[in-house]
Amino acid sequence: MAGLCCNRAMSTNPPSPAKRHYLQADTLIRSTGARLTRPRVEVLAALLAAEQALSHHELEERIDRSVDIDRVTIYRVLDWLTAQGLAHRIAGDDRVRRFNAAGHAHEGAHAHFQCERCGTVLCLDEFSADPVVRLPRGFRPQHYELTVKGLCAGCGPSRRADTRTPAHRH
Amino acid sequence: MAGLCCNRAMSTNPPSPAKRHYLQADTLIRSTGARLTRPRVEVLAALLAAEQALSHHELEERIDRSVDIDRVTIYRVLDWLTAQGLAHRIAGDDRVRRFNAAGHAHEGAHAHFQCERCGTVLCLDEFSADPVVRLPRGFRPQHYELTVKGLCAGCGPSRRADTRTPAHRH
DNA sequence: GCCTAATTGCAACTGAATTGCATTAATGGC
DNA sequence: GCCATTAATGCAATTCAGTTGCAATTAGGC
Ligand SMILES: [Mn+2]
Ligand SMILES: [Mn+2]
Ligand SMILES: [Zn+2]
Ligand SMILES: [Zn+2]
Repeated sequence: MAGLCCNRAMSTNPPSPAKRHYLQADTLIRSTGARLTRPRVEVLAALLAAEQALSHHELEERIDRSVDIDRVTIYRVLDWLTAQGLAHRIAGDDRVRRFNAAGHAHEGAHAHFQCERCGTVLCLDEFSADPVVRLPRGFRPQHYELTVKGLCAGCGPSRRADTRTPAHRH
Repeated sequence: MAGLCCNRAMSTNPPSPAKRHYLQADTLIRSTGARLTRPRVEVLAALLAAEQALSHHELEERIDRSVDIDRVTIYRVLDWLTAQGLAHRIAGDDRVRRFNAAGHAHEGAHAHFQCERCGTVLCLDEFSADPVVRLPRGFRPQHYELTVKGLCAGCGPSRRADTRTPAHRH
């Protein structure tokens, strides 16, 4: 069977929406020159498909159970993707790291939303103006990150307070 | 002996620079209406005296060894100070939480510097303009935080790379 | 197909922070 | 000043995200 990649059959037909992110992941990983492996493809495809930043746990949930990738491998793949610039990492107030596929330019300045209730993180990308802040002598700024904190749609004040716990993840 | 407070003698003379933060801590803690305890005073005084945000470890180092406050108590005092609005918490990329005395107004917008090498966190406070970012429907912004990431004076490129490790703290 | 270095899996470990519960001590009333 | 009340602390055990060491596997070049 020709067109095999990481044990997944590659069709020459237009990719279904579900498969598009796998093809995109393949391409991005190949572009680094490093090895194309199943865990890398699965993790990156999951990030590409996600509409929000994903934690390690959320990735474990979303990756096809039939694949059964080790937790440590997921951590290592995430580190690798971040080092390659294919993903970026957001440190949450809950001490959990969440990851986004870095499809768009993230140099200089970048913005995220963080829900203070459930921890949801969204990439906003609508932030440009190099902010003017005065740093002490010898300090070198490299990137600027704007974090908007508040309540996400699922945690807003219109919802009954006790129907959602801080442990809730969307 | 009159004028005792938490086992520390209170002088009526102008306070020495070293004692000023203790007096200020006393006042701030009393203003909450809760109990004035030695751990609360020690932790808040250390935060008030610090020129940068302090981690739990850094607080343990700075608190008078003769006092010997339990680690858990420090964690609980920090939570309490934060809940009272007397301190605020910054989540670092290294998954360590650092704390600032919240002397100045922190409502709405706030800025920090984070050294990507050693983790040092500085409160900048020079950030006001409510930034314009578009949020998805139903998302409610509450605070804005600008994080400037880069290298601190101690970690700058002029320093030999191997003289400072990421574990180093200022 | 074979070789080899890169990658993965597994188990043990780390380090920050939290929890449960018994003990201590700050404060208000006497 | 003393006592009672109950908030706060101390201590041990635990949780939880993430890391490390090392042996086993495998992607990709030949
Ligand atoms: Mn982002
Ligand atoms: Mn601050
Ligand atoms: Zn939420
Ligand atoms: Zn530094």
